[in-house]
Amino acid sequence: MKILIIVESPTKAKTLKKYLGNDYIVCSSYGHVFDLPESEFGINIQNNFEPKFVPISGKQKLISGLKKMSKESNLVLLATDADREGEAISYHLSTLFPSKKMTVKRVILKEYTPTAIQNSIQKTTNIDKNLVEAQITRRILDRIVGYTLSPFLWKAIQGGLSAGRVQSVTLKWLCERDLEIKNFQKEEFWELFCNVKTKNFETFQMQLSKKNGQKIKIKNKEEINQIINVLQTFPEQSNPFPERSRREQILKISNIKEEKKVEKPYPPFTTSTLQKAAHITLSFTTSKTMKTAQSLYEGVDLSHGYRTGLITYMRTDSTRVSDKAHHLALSYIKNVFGEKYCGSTYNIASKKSGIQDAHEAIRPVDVNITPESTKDFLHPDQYKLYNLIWNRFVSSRMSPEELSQITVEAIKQEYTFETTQKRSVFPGYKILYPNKKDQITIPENLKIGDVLEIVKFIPEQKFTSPPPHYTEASLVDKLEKTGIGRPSTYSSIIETLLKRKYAIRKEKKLLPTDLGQVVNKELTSKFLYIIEDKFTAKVEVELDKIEEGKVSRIDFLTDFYNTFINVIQEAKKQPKKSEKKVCPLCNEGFLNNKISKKGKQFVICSRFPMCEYSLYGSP
DNA sequence: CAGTGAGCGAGCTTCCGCTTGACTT
Repeated sequence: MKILIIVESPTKAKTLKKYLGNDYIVCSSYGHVFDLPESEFGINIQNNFEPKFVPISGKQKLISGLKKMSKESNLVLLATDADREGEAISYHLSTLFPSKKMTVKRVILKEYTPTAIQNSIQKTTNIDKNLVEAQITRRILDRIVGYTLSPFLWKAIQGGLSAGRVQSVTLKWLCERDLEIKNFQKEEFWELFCNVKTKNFETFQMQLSKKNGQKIKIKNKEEINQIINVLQTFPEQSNPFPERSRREQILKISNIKEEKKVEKPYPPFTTSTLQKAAHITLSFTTSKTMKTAQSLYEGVDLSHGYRTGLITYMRTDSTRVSDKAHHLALSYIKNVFGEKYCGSTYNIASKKSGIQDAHEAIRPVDVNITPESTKDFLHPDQYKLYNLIWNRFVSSRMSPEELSQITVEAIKQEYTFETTQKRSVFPGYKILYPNKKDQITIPENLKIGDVLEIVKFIPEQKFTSPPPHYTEASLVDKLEKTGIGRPSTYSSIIETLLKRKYAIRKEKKLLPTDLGQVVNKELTSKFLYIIEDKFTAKVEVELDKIEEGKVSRIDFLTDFYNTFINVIQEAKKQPKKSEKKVCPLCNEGFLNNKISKKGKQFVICSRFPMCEYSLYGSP
């Protein structure tokens, strides 16, 4: 009899097959195998929210295949991912196998190296029922929210629209930011620069920073002219150059500060940081990043005749690195750059709260496969992404950059001018990146008390600017910081907003459409309770309690549903007259927001077609 | 008489999170 072992990803199955002997049959579940049915609600609210789980369409074949394989074995090891979703997948898989005929056990694989696999496979456990409960609870809640709110939109606006715990909050962010930008009142302010010259005729630029030791704000042209005026006149007796004209001016150096600073390297990539970096530096969309990363993960033929996986798993929220990979990176750095460039030998991973840590960080599988060596075998996009991942990982194991920061202050009367220069003393990890050039150079050997001749004042008019529109990068950042969505869904959240035509991509920006605005208005006016950032955060707290066995699924869902049903019933009520605008034509109907076939907003009387009042444009 | 178009009614749409490859453009 053989041992059947099931993982989620076929690539992992391939790796396992390589390291495990012939006693094992390795299969892959390709993610979830059971789910709520798509075409019906699938939850019996009256009967304790009993969910109806059915095989996912298209996976019947896979399921019968797994059953068939299990007939050759008396032990099944469920090695799905070590998180909430993975535990639920294991639970559903376990229901496929008759417990009387075989033993079904749970196994946790966090690293896909031969020794780690051998060690983990010995430590079998049972399925963690609480984790499964938490997953099922989340699934039920998302179904209730999504399949209740969406029909509201069909009725109010048009068919086929959708709403949900994640997508609707994301849409709200886009709309709020857009409104903030449209309503932004820019404010004028001025900055005063000053070109100065030393005794040795070295020139550099300083900026006015303080008046009487307080940070200075200059509002308009009158103020700045007044300041320049004051700076250009001074009492006759204090003029150090009485032989020169009154127009020649000086600043006196009052302070020189030198600080040592270090800049630590960034941790290796997670899904969100990879998506952000690839979007900013390579202009990849999140979905292009994920597709390309997937191809690097599945492997490329580097002319060996077989495929080599180049990177670890690309859907992760962890910056953890296996000890082996950590030490291999250190010896690579030592060989190529020298010992001084090696970072801490201790393998530290910052542990943020709320991460599920089922996978390592995204890193090259083998640090010795340099981007250069792969270039001829990769598509240009694959090469660019692999290069990014490789550099980020190797630099994360390197020593920090050491900088010296020099700040020079010079005064005239009550005004202080300032300039700062950062100089790299030791590049550390920055040796892997093109170093930013120092923009400002201050002459050497300046001393407190030195006199600087003012060559020219340069006043600059500036305006405060509104916050920028969301890009894919900043939206993913916001999703991660708010704890909404998971690494496997960041990309599809954006795709959903685009597919529903709630948003469009313009240059790198994500802009809400008219339809998106109308949908958002409808949702926030009726279901703000669900569409708040706080909602998911509250749900996560309760799901954690379920994972710890402190709260039951039914208790939580009952609590949630009692609030939810109130919100729904409130939304179903006819709007009060005071809340709705009465139709100016017939004086009977109310005005409703609608969307035309061309996607434009218009207002129409609720008594249409009896009353034909309509008005294009947003009200 | 055949073709057109207005009007009507029935049936459908949808969630989040885990995985790829088989499709079409």
